[in-house]
Amino acid sequence: MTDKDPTQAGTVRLAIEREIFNGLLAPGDALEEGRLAGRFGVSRTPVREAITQLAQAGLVTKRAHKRAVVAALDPETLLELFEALSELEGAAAFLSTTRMSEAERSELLAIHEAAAKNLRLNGDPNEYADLGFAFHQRIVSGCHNKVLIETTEWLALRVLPYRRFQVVAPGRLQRNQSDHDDIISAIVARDAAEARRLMQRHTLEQGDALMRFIVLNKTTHTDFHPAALGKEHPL
Amino acid sequence: MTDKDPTQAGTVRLAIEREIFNGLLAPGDALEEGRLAGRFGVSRTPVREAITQLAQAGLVTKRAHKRAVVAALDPETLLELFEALSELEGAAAFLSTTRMSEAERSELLAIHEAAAKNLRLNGDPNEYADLGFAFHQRIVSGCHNKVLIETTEWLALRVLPYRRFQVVAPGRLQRNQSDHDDIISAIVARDAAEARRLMQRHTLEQGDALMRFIVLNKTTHTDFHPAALGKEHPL
DNA sequence: TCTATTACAATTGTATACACTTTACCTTGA
DNA sequence: TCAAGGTAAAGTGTATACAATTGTAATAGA
Repeated sequence: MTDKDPTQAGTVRLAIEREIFNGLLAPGDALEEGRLAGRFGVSRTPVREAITQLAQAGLVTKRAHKRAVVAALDPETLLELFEALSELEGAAAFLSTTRMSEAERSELLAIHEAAAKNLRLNGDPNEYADLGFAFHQRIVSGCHNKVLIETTEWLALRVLPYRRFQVVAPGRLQRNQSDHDDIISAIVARDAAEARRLMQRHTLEQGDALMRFIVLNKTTHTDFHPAALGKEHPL
Repeated sequence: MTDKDPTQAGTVRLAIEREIFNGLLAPGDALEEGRLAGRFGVSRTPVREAITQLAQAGLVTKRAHKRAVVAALDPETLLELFEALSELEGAAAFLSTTRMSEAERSELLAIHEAAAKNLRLNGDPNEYADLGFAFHQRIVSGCHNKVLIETTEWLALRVLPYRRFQVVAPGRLQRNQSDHDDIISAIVARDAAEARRLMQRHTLEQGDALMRFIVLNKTTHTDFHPAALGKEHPL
């Protein structure tokens, strides 16, 4: 999470992480220590440590004496991820409704307004996706519970490569924005229970929409590759 | 989590984990790679890998070029942990109410009955603590969402060394059991929303009770040591 | 032709050596 | 006596060498 890690292992870890998000490393791809060491110009030791960290974070899977591979999210796991995430984000929304400072609340509103404007003027969909991501993030961080924030971001990290592609589904943007509208209303009205309900349902629906999109664009394989779901997506 | 790791790094990791739970390694204690390597009869490499994993799991903290130390839970973090945990366990209870198989439900009831019997007959408090832990665990696993289960257990792991000591607080056992009674009732009645509410409140109260107990038995230091909170507690 | 066995290649797991950073102590000066 | 600086000791980060395990392919037998 924190990028303040001057050690090579940390650098390599971020690099691999980015390649996973870029699609350069696709789910199912093998992470061979020696080759990565050569590519990054370091020895196997920091690469190995980076892989260990990524494995612990759930982004890659690793068994003894087997090559580490980028974690392939089968549809079932993806659904489970969104279900768990919806609970955590709902809880965060509940707490944030009463705990956010005025500054945090107005920043959240500003982000929401910017997203609305982007949508009205048919702006860059990538920018809208970023704003949507910021929207979720502010609600999560507003709960002022570091453990809850960390845990939520930890799960969000795993669906991140997939989550962005919901925007391509037809009609999703409008629905997404109207969901955000309702959530904002509940927060402004200080209705914490309603904010939780709406936020949870919203995240769950995001997952469902993504699942539908994936099933429609399914290839022969049950697993899928985020880069195949859309075009470029800079981290 | 899984103990199927024949590699030395995995073995060392479990060993360190156990020493943390035993109190042999107290929060704040330094984990010096060389010394641990000597103690376990291996080289620094697997020890280092084990520490990396533990750091990623949150049980130890580690900064570049600084010695890794056993994570010391200050009261604030402990409260945050219980707050997050209460949300996750509440969510699990909600889902488990409708998703548990008949076998799972009857096993949960059996555990609950055993705990009631233990309490009626003034049985071993340690056994009661184990049954209470099993109670929570069955409710969590009953939700049939591997991601949610993993995440919940991940947080529960961090409070485990502290959680057991609630039983020593006066009157806690009866209150605990009555909470469990209510939760069971809601589950049997298939009232998922109520099960969630009760489970969440129950876990939150566990945290509060533990906090009160800690504050009463506080030493000069703000941080505290689980082994100092009670007598023996075999893993 | 197919299957099983065996040898070999490729890759991971571990040990050791070394470089760099941090910490602690000791010396020196006021 | 105390503060500041420097120097040595301790410990982490990384590279490299080697051992152990796994994947693969080739060969022998049916």
